[in-house]
Amino acid sequence: MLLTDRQLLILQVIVDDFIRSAQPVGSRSLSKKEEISFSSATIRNEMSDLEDLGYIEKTHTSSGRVPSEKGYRYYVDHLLSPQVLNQHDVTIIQSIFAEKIFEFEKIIQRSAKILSELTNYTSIVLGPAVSINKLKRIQIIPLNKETAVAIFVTDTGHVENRTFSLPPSVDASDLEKTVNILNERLAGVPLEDLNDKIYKEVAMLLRQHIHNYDLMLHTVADSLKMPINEKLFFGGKTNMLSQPEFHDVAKLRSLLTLIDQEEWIYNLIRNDSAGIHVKIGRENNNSVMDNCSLITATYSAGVENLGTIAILGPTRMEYSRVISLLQFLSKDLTAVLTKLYQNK
Amino acid sequence: MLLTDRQLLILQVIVDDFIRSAQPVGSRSLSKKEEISFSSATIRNEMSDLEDLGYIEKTHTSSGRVPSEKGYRYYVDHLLSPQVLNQHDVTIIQSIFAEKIFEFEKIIQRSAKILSELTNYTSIVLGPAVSINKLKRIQIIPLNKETAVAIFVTDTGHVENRTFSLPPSVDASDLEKTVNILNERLAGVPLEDLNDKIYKEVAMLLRQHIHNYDLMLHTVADSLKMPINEKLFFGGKTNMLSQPEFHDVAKLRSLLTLIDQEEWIYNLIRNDSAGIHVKIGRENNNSVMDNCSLITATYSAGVENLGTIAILGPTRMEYSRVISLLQFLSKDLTAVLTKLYQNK
DNA sequence: TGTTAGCACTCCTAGTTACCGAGTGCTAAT
DNA sequence: ATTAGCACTCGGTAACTAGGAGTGCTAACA
Repeated sequence: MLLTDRQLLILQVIVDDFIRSAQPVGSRSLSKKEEISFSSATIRNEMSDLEDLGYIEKTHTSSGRVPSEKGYRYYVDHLLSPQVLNQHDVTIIQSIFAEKIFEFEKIIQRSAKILSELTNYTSIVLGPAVSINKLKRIQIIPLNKETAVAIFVTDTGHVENRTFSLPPSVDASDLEKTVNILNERLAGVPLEDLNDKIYKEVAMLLRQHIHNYDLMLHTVADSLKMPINEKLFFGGKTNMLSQPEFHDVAKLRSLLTLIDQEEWIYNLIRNDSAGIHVKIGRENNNSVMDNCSLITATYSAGVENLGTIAILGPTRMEYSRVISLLQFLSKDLTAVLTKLYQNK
Repeated sequence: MLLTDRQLLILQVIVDDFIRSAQPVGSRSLSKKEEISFSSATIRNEMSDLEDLGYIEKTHTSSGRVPSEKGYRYYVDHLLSPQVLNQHDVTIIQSIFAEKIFEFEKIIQRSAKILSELTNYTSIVLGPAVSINKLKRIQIIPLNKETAVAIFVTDTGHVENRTFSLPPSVDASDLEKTVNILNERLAGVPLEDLNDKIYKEVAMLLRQHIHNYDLMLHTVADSLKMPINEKLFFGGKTNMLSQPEFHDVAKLRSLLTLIDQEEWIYNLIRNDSAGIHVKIGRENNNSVMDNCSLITATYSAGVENLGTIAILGPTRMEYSRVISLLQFLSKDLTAVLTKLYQNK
């Protein structure tokens, strides 16, 4: 069943007003709005219909109306007018990229911070996937007789390191030979494929040159097993405290506890498909998130999807503004990254 | 003016009871305790005296008594019976060190987590000072024509890295020579002294061997300027939410916001002197912390003070237990670190 | 002189009542 | 189809009322 233009208008104004005020919207206060030219009685009739259709709800028998999840969904899908960012926001976002960029993590971290400051919601940024970066160089540096640290540098300048036990029989020249072989064979290989390649291609070579090669091999390969997890960055974790829907300490507690579970957040925002996604309330499949919406956007380098930026707020969220901000930031991040990765 | 034994007993029982129940303590409920053998009237008289002396307070005219900051202070300084940790706590703390230790950061992180779980307060751990670690090896790895990444490995296996712009005139052999000279001259030098040493001892050598040595020099030295800050680790940031004194969202907000300001926390817990320190309420010099106490302990390697572990909770904190836990953990951390650093 | 029983008084808390106002649904008039 | 009018609902606030836990003081007691 299709909504009439007037119903659309009323739904839009209700959502807008409730997003602004956090108060249930009544027919009389609606009728006073500029954009509305009909009486409160008419509005009451329309609201009654909208309620029957499930787009709005009452908090109690004689209260004003509040958007339902279905209402928000419709609002996001059909009523959102693409908003142009004001110059102030644009300037602030661009300030993220002002300095010369060497460490991409810094950029990501700053993005999270600024995003949360601009929106007053909680921002979550999933750092670029390191595991698809290609190996530039391996170094193994012995610390003492028993331990050494292996250092992996990617073509993007990211550095991973692992400390491991040296097999007792290995001497300095063995190490050097191993490192040479590894560099020769593994340069340009994505980190996620290293383990595979080591066993398939490097093992044989090592056997020819190194005494006790298998211990060495396993040790190095093992040190790579530890997953190279993308890092999560947060901004404004405490912003939720200023949202009236979280004045209840119990709710607050469960939400903040959830946010602290990185694994869960990781699965939540790790989006398969590119672009902007809006998940409203129960669409997040967790009762703690019932009053929350999550908006995610992806950023990439060239065609390769690299990471996600997300905003977590109450369902009563400024969807239009947040979407614009995410779109803009995602575009900028992609531009910077594409340039960075092209440079190799 | 000295307190009588009976006053001490009463003060102690009041603090103990209030720490447990968070409710003002009345004379009648006190008189029912085992350890107390005199009537409620007597207790009322004594309490009145204790109040005059400033050790306890009323929340309103006819309420029970609550310890004042002065009361807590006296309790901590004189009435605390050194508590023996139960086996359960000991086991859990020791589990931190169960795995083989390569990355000390992991240990620190786990310590923070477990400490907050054992206490239900917020734990803060200041990671070991990296800047006093000695340089084991420098590596410089060019990423492309314009940029390279410098990697600094310490004798403890810690890895720092900095990306920087390559001066246009530098070629591969220059880089190699530079790295060799740096390693030759700087191995064993604490990170915090590197910058100094580079200008004092390495500059001249570089001049002899490298074309355009000064650009190279400045670039490498600059990349070291970025301060190597000790990292802060937190555990149980949300534990405050379950404390009844923070059922007020406004207070909660200001406290959590404060906790998120790393710079401030850094100064708060960065203790000059070794050992356990207890700061109660206003002793922390911040109105947001008026209802909070902070207990800090230091850990070290050999004689060298390395870092701090701290517990932040309400003034109504289980001082005895927390102090025991911190003492125990601090001792263990010190033992592990001392061994680790001895090993070179 | 130190201790205790007794008692009047204070003040918080929880429950009750009353009332106001914003809002609704329905009906009848336009 | 729209709107004015009206009765009704219900949440929120304020005012009031016990009940109870606690205090301070006084007077009796060991």
